Amino acid sequence: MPELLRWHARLGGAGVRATRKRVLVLEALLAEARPITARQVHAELLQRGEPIGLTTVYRAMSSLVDAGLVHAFNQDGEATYRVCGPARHHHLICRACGLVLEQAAERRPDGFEVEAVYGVCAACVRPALSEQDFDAPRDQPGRPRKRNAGADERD
Amino acid sequence: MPELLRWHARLGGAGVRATRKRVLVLEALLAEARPITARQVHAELLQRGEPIGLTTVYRAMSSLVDAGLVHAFNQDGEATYRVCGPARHHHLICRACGLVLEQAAERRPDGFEVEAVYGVCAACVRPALSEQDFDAPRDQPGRPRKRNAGADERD
DNA sequence: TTACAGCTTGACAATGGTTTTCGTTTTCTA
DNA sequence: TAGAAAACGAAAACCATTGTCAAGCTGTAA
Repeated sequence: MPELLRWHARLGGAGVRATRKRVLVLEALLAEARPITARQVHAELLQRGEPIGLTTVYRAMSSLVDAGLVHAFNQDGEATYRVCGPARHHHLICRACGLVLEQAAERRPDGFEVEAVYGVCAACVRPALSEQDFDAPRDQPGRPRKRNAGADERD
Repeated sequence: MPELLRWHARLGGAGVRATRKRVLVLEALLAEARPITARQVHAELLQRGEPIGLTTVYRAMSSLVDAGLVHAFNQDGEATYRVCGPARHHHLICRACGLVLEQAAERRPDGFEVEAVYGVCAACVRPALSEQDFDAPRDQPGRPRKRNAGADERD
């Protein structure tokens, strides 16, 4: 598995020990195209028969983020994580479908240095439009979470 | 106070009763240029001698957001709120100083409809640069919150 | 291999922002 | 006013995340 080895090297290069648990967490993240939560990673590893504590998952995430191998996002107040490349970049995050696109680093003409752009991707814009016709304000990315929301409620 | 009356009208227009408490919350938000938390609003109203429950502040925020008078953001996992105009727009939010800029609605060439842009404003970029020289990845906006952080730690 | 220091792990408790519950109060409409 | 519906507040519940601490693991010098 050469890819995992490469990640291993990146871990070491960032001064983070490539322990078994951290590699497991990394594997779980690599298996997902979209950002997932610490709890999801935890559940997935348990399901795979890999015993790991939720605390450990959170700590592994923290190390991976510090090492620059993983980016953390915030969806409905819950942190989600996704592996990402070493080049300087920022993300476009679709609030509707969770899609994340990496974009080359960007500084706007006004000097604002972009780190993350939240919004609705092209594929999701159309249905949303027909629903409320571009007028009523939509939910903000930082909208307080809905605790009782089902698996993944869509507004 | 004609301004407050205008907000009153916007409330009514959105089908939200302009109750005394909601207007108090709105006033508190109007007094702040930057987004503030529900707890801050609560504390400020109590200090002004206006008895109000924290629950009520949260509920008022929710109504105001639904009515489109207020936008909600997420800073370090805590929801912050800010009044905003009726025109379609999105926000530039500086992760470092909390500054929020309203920008005209924007749809990128790739069809992505922008709702919020997190990053570092021009004024904050320079000091950050001298510190870590543009290489190491910085914190993401959605970075899991630090619960024990002081008033407002900056990394 | 052994010893040891330091890092990592996991169970559990604590934290703190937000939501729910439920009884009371206020507001709106007739 | 009266009655209905919405709003309110205190307290409890919820839940993602972090802190604590003892036990296990890893790297390294001897």
